[in-house]
Amino acid sequence: MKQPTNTPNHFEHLLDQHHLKKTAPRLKVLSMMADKETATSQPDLESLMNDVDRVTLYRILNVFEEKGIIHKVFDLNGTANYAICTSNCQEHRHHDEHLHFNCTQCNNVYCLNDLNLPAFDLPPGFKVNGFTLYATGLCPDCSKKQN
Amino acid sequence: MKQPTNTPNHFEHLLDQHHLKKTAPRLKVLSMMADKETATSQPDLESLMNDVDRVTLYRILNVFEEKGIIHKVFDLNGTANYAICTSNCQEHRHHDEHLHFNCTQCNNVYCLNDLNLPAFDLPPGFKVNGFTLYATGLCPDCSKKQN
DNA sequence: TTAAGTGCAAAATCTTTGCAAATGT
DNA sequence: ACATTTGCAAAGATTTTGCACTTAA
Repeated sequence: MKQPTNTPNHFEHLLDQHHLKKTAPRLKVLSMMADKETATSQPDLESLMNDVDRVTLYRILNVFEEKGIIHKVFDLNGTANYAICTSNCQEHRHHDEHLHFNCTQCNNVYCLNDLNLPAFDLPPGFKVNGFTLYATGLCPDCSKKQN
Repeated sequence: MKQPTNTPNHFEHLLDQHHLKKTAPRLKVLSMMADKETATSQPDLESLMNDVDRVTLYRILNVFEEKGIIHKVFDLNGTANYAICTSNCQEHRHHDEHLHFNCTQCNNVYCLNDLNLPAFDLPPGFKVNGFTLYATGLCPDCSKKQN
């Protein structure tokens, strides 16, 4: 039943849906972020797309984020990392409840959706809209290498 | 039993403990951040301390963070916000487990320590070192103003 | 007295803006 | 053909670096 979410075809649909033109730079951004378990940092995207103007990349990332195609998460160094939103993410657009795991070794940011987070209490008066649990430590890969 | 943690006296002790000279700019940074429920953004600190050189502020915030006197948290816009670490925070330096609440209205970042967060599960292989629950929504003040 | 810290000038980065040329529909 | 999007140039903002002067211990 599930539609593939990482094919070139799907990317074109995505752009269509959001009334964005299917240009080479945009499709390239999407393909760079596809099939990755981790979010991609803006500097990484820049070097991966060295044929695309830096300014263009800024603008693409901005529209994509506004439209809810990708989401942004800041790693431990305050650098923006981007990942394609899952369908789950899009449905509950403003109620993202997922876990961002930032490895202190490789600095990768893993977006772990589909995780059921337990309820928690806030001091009275705070109206929660959305939350993400932000964890640091070693990712599976780096954890292995340590042994 | 508890020592005051927000007096000028305490600040001098803090600097002593970390072998830092008690200079006017440093004490001022600490006093600006004291007695606040919320973390202070770097831009705010800059305007609050307009008599101190911008570069000096950068350097002070960096040493303070290295020494574990303050901690840094990025708000929704990726701007660094700083708050004095609580005693709790210092003891468990690398195991901060607190909640950062970023109000979408006033943009304040509340550091809610002393919150017991429930356990949660991670996919196998991830070695968690520390985590913070990062929530967005309306803080008590803005929540009131909405009614 | 002297090592540490500050302030200023200047470099290096990062991000935004304006506009002409190119591109998708 | 026309509105969008891109690339380039340039402005603006942020962050870092180097070095002489000042200050706390």
